[in-house]
Amino acid sequence: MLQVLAPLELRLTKHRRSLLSVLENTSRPLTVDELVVSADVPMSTAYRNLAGLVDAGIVVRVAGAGSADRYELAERLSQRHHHHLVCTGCGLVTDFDASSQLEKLIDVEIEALLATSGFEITHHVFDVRGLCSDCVTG
Amino acid sequence: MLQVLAPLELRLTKHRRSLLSVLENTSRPLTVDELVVSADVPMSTAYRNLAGLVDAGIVVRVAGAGSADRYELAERLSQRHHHHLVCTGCGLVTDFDASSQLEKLIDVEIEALLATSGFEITHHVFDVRGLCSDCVTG
DNA sequence: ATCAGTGCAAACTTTTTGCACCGCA
DNA sequence: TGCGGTGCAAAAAGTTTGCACTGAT
Repeated sequence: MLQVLAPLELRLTKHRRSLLSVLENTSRPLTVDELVVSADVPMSTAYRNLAGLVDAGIVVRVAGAGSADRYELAERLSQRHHHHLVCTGCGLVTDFDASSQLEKLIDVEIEALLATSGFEITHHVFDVRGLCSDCVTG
Repeated sequence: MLQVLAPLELRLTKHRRSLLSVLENTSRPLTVDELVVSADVPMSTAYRNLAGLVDAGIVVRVAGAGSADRYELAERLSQRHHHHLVCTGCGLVTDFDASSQLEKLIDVEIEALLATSGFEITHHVFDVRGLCSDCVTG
């Protein structure tokens, strides 16, 4: 992990190590609240570190279904392209994989957009929304 | 529009009319700030009306790329299924259409998820992210 | 006339920042 | 040892809510 941080002027501090460790060992995007508890890091430090890691492309900020945003490791580090199944009831986010056929078609679509939109496209988001089983029954 | 609101215990008030009118005449999701200015409605009223309209399925809340959430007419009212091209620099959101081939494949994918996830799926989000031309050059 | 809607201000939640001190490279 | 990181507390930013008043049905 140091080899990722060093070239970016980001020191490998205790807190940074802790945040990254928590993010590495989870299978879904976490809220700052969850991170603060799991990584045992003060709020302000968590926000500041996360902002730095996002700028560095190491962590991705996932816009929340509800109020609070969530964070997860960037795909180039987690080695795993995936998508999100978001519960619009409680904000729970779970990862899932799409078929390679769909991924290929999405790539084609993005190529077309690149040409027409004037945007410099960095990535795509394919999320599915609904109610998790708890929210359906509850 | 009244015929949409009446069955839902939502009165067609001046503000509601104004908000819906603004939403009908725009091609992208708007922030509450933008809505308050365009529709000339007080903040609290805007939030309360939007919450009601979202509950009623008339309006959709689009999780913000940055901080502020955005709102747009639900697709069953705008008559137009579409996707979002989001600028991660300034938060600008533009609508675009995907190929019908991609849409079909997405439907198949969602069918599969329905069966395996335990989620009650309501809709999908296929967003593309990047920097708009202003943010690239600026 | 009734009950949803309104508008202000105050409260809340989430995120950002100022400042003095600390510790990694 | 210098500069990035830290931690508290205060401030922004975005959203929600209490309450007394108004207006659509």
